[in-house]
Amino acid sequence: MPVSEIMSESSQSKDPTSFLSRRLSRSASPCEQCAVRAQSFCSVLEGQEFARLSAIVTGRAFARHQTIVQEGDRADWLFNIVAGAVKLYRTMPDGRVQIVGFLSEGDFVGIPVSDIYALSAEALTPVELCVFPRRSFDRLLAECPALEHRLFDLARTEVAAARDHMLLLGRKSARERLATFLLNELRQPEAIDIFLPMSRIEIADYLGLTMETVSRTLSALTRQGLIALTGSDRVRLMQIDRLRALAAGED
Amino acid sequence: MPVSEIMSESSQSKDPTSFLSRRLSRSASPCEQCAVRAQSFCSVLEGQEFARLSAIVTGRAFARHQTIVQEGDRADWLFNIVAGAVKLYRTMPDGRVQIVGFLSEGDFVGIPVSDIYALSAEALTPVELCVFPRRSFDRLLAECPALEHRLFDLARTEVAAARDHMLLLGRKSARERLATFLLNELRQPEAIDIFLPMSRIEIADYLGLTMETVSRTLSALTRQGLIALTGSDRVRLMQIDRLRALAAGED
DNA sequence: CGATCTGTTGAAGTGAGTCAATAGTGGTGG
DNA sequence: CCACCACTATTGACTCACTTCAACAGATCG
Repeated sequence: MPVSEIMSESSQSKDPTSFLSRRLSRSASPCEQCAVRAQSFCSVLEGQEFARLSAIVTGRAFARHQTIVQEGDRADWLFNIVAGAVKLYRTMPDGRVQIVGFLSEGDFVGIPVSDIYALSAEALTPVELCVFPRRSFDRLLAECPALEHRLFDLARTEVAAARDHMLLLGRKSARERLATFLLNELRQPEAIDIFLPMSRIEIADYLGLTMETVSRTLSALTRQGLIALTGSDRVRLMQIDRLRALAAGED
Repeated sequence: MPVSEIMSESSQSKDPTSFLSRRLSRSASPCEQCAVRAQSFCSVLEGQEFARLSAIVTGRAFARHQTIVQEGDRADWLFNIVAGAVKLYRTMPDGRVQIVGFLSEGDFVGIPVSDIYALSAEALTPVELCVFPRRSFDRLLAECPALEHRLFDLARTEVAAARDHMLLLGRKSARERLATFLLNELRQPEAIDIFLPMSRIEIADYLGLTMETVSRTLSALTRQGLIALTGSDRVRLMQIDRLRALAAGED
């Protein structure tokens, strides 16, 4: 079954309970032994409020390339990523795509703006999600300042990240975009190895480039010894300082 | 006195009480008769809390081209725009600029992310601001869920706007960028006339283009009858539907 | 009424895009 | 286990939208 069919099927079903996503069996209090709780928004909740969140959550799994939500659909569900990686993107009628972010374990999808999703979300890898019904979540949010405080914090961080990305898209060269991207993908500050769960096209759609330019630029950076490609989805940063300078536009 | 000098002076003084900004004399309760209160975040406050906000606010005026805050400075002040227009921007070491937003009456500057401003702000026109000391404001915020709720709302709206702008910067042509920009500058949905308080360079720095491309593209849109330039800072949208199609990429 | 800034227009250059061929890569079934 | 297939990534040749460099025109203001 080609991906396009999966996607069109998914676009028809507005509900994440669709046959495409697998409901995960969980205990009555699934949140208590959650592996990503510590790094997720839900860690601000305790006691009663935590119990309320646990009560409305459902676990759900998506396969690689499955659409989780589609822009334009009714925003009835909110998500938290338990495992895997997700892309968030906007599309244009002629097929142009702008990916606005990649998310992974512990990230919250859908600080809601309106009743309609402004973005699509798709699984880059097999993904496990916590799903919250919008209504119940909003009710909890209204009664729980600590939760709102935490989401406000997340929203501010997202605004800052979005503005950094605007600078990248508006003013950086392809080399600078790739350097910035690779440095951002470093999770631990000490690491030098990166795993890229996304394809070249997805990197291109994130950086406002084409697949070919991404590939050529990575090859050039390799030739110049700044990085090493240790597999098509693995990169080692060989000269972090020069990459930092490049990313900042000092080169 | 050239602009560059004003800016470098301003960058030395981290405090908006600097000689460059004029302190506005105000009554003991300046907020009560505020013209922009209805459209500002402060409208959510009442009674006691409103009084507390009034107590910490100071009025301040900036001339055209004055720097209000500079990225990298300590984020000790928050602002609300009472009159005039402001640009928010990020810069690169070699002088490249990306404007991330234009703000006007009623807009709040500085949903704070860290202790350091991530952006610079400069007056496009003569500007009057409410200035709040960060500490006092944060204290009020911590004790007033309604305020936080409102700012959360603003932050969410900003995230959505930022993502729209990423699509523009990453994937739209110069024509599409200008069409999108002009439609966004329409304040009332029924209007067709736009006043642009910013220069061609500033439009370019917002849209990720050069001044020349902005000028040429506006000329082309005029030649094609989509807009009319009724002064270098005034535009009339002659064919809104075609502009909308263009902005959406359906053309 | 010149000086200065901002905006427009023209000509030439270029970084990234497009189109196309080739080379890896991973999954599947014989 | 390998051979094939389908897909993804790389590389090359060429094109083009936007930039750069430069001249000119209009506005604004002492």
